[in-house]
Amino acid sequence: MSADNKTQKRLDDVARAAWLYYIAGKTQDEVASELGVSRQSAQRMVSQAMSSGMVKVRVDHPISKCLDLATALQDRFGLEFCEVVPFVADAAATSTATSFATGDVIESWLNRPEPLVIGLGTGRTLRAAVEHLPNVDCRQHRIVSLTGNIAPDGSTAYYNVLFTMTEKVSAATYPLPTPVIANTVEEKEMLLGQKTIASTRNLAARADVKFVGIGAISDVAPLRIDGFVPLETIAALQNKGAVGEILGWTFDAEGRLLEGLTNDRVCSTPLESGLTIAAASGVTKLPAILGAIRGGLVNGLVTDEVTAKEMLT
Amino acid sequence: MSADNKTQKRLDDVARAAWLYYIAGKTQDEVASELGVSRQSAQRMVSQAMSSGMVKVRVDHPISKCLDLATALQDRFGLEFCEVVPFVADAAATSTATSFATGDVIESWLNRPEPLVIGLGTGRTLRAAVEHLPNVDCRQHRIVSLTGNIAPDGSTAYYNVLFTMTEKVSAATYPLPTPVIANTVEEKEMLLGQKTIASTRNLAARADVKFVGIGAISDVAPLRIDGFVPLETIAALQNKGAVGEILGWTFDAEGRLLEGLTNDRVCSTPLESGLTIAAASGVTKLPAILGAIRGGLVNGLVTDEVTAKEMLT
DNA sequence: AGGTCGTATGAGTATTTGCCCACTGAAAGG
DNA sequence: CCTTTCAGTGGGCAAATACTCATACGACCT
Repeated sequence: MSADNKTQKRLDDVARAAWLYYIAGKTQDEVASELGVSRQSAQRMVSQAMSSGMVKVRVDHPISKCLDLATALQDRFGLEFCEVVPFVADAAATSTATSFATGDVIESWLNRPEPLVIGLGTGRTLRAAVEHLPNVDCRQHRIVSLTGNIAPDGSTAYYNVLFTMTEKVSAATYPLPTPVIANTVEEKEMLLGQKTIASTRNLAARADVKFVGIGAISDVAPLRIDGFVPLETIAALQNKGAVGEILGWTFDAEGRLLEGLTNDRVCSTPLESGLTIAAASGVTKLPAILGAIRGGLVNGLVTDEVTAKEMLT
Repeated sequence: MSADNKTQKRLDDVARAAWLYYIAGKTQDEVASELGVSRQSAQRMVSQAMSSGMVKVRVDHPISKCLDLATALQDRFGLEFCEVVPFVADAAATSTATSFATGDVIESWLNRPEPLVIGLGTGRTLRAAVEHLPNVDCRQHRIVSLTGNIAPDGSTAYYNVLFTMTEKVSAATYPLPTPVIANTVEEKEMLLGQKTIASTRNLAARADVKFVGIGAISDVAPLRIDGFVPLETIAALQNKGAVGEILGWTFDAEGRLLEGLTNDRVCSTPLESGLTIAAASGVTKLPAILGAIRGGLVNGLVTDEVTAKEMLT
């Protein structure tokens, strides 16, 4: 109670400081004296507000080059949705930028008044996107995980995006309590036969929009790093032409799902239908992105300027 | 054509600069080298992006709306001070919250190091505000009652805020040993002619800041409930257009003090000058609040979110 | 062509901000 | 009750940013 009040008061002050600084345009000195604290504390509050995602900054001017690229990609690949973020010198920043843009896209969907079913995949880009979401009240929607949330070691997968989402957004969420890839086909069948799991997957199949990441297939693929598949399987996949992976589903350069290997054991939602928006940046993911689009696995894309350019050549 | 292209290019660069700076979190130095311009130019671009409204910042917290409302009220009504409290749960809780906020404002004045004369009115909101004050040592200030402390039955008025204040704060306090409204004009003249009363009223007139409540004029007005005026006088006041009351001074929707009735017998400090902060919440007080502000009776306000919104419509 | 005006640019400077460190006061634990 | 610990605070300093001013470039007019 007292602790809650205190935390609440603290948050109020943080928001107040952020408002005075960012909206009213006061200096931190002025903010400090208005709030009756030292300038250092004001600085801390402002930076806390920023890092906690309470402050959202948006540049509201489409850079024509990026717009052109986005349109070109839509035309060339028949995408229903495409957004290209400006190029930033280093790869890490570009990835962050893509996340922010993806976050904005997700937010715009959350702000729609009509009730929607929103599907969420996993991946670092997506996770960062969701982390930067503001707190949104959107009880009209249902948010469903498109893939399992159990890590190979049995723990709840850290980067499962749905839980991060739950912290930010007041909507009903539906996790999928399965591994991403079951150990055997039988295990998969058994899991998918369970009522709650089946109904969650049904819901996911009906999603109005799905957000997914795209992973490359390589020695440093997230799928391997996070322990979902061993190194030799990666090699086997590569031998069969695998270039990328979405929700655990591996596919080749033409976007054909590979049969006879891990895909038989993947517990995730199928990819066939509806608006599926992929967030992926970086030229290392190029073959994966191209494959996913060619095969119709995704029909929406958020990427960066450099990758977009490469895609068009 | 060429000019258009150039403007477009310029805007693109500005957007890109803003994007790199605000979203990607680069320094202006990095932005400059990435765009191949000087640091100063980068700074200009960023600031242009901001001032042209290309960059939108928003603080995602309930308090943000309240601060927006507060500045809107200040602008619209020319207030020198305004604070808006977030709406919480129900009307009663909101009223409490307003009291707390008023308490905070009073406290911030008490904490000032320079010696001040602080005027205090009466009212339930103000009383609750003072009750929640912590113990403060502020011998540098003088706290003076703006209105009489004698109830109609001759006892010391229970809700006179000054005495509550005295228990909390170690400062010199100056009560006004008169009724709020004298029985006759002659009685008032007699009382105000007394030396100590006159000097206290002089002190009150010089107050650096005054805190007052605003009462509505109705059958359930505090002024009547507490026995200061009988029901038929309330009716008479309403007939003459009275909508509210501050320190016993009744006024109409334009904030004009009503002549010929109770105001001739009010012993309180006149309202004409200095910073006068009113604490008032609840839509039932809306006409009273608006009148008081329009007539310049108060130039500061602490209110709640709902009332503030109504005031702006 | 030459002059003039307006705007953009770069240098220098004042202000603001971010971060490190030592300190305080309150809560937790012995 | 005393000690320990730790989050929060303020001072100080270096980096980053905003602002001012003199200059340069170019468009437009004479």
